[in-house]
Amino acid sequence: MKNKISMAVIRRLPKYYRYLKEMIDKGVDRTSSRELSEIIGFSASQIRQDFNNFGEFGQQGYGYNVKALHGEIVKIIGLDKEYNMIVIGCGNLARALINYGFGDVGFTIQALFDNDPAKIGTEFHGVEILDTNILETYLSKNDIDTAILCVPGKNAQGIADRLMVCGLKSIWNFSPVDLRAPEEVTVENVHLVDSLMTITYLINK
Amino acid sequence: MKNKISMAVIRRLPKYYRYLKEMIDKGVDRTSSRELSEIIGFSASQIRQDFNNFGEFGQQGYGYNVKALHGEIVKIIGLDKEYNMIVIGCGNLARALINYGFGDVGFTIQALFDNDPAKIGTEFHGVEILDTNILETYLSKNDIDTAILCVPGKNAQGIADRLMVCGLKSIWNFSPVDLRAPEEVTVENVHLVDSLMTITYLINK
DNA sequence: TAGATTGTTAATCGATTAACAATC
DNA sequence: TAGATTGTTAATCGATTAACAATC
Repeated sequence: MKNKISMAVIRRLPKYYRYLKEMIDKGVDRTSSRELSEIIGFSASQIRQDFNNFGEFGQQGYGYNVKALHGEIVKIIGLDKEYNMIVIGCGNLARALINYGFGDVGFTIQALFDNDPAKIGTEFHGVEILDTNILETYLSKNDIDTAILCVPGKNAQGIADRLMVCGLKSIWNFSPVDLRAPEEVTVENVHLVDSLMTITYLINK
Repeated sequence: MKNKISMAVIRRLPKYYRYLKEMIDKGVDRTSSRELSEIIGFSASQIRQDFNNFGEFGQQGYGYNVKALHGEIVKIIGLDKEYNMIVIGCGNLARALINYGFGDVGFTIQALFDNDPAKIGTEFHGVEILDTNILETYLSKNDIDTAILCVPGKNAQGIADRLMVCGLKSIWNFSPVDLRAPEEVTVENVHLVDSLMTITYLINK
């Protein structure tokens, strides 16, 4: 893998994965940057540039083997590995995410955390709900890759800080705030309200 | 409003809104691009460029009046208006969104649609669940701004096509597919699986 | 007025597109 | 081989940053 890959490229990887999977399911075993361009909507030039960030996956005059290319994308994204998650804040969104399944990404939700005594000790879809107080103890005993943050905005930074002190390296943030985190911690925001505001802006055009 | 505003600018608007609201709540009534830069994390130069896409909201030598600037952002985003939504596909995600509240955006969910006979005719949080079959009839009688699409990927394009035939101009898409839509239809995607794949990629760095 | 900060133009940077030699 | 398509370099485009005159 060469140098630094830009976020613009990284955010296109899931689309390559998705469309290549679709092609495999349809029994297509050969393609080209021109054909992919027509299907995905990126320019053929951009597609070749993107792939060449990671290696040489094609063959001049032939194009790409769909299965092989798909396999490379799987490895690049890291879909050949399993990951452990915890969810903090057991509201509606958390419940929806637990039922969501996460497509082909091998994530398992190991535990749920909440500070509501009525919830603590119960289970949701087979996942136990623990007291947020014991977060540090839990993290010291379990190997967790990512925390899904579904707490109110005012609590989000405090919880994030505690997670990072425990050495957690990635946070999937559904709280409506921007988290302060050092460079080496991955914070992926899903700002639903921001997304909705983009719609209202565009409606009024 | 000058010419064409880039999506990069549009996606920063909710952040301006959010931080300015916070400043109002704290009683701050004057600010500058330099101060906003420190709080939000965009460069002062970028902040001035962004605002000047929409007008002149500041005063040389003084800076910006927080309340006035906030009011301008409200108008630019369109938060001074009310919007009507419907939700199609009444699964966990739909239920989570109905309970979500949408912050300060004045959206009301008017109806839910599903094709499960067990759900049709019931209510969820005071919103009636209608048969997806009557979508066209419903849309002809009600003034709906946005449809929230929470159906399985394989059904998404079909439903989207029906919505667009009825003249719907914006779709908030939670289905894991890219919708084909003409230029004038706003499609805002929340691709949770893509977002999660971004995390797996970054974890493996 | 003097100091401060905007609005705006110019320079830079990075990402996308075009072109084409390499080569299957 | 001839045709096709990659990998990669060069050109273009757009967005961000720097600079500064205008002006409060």
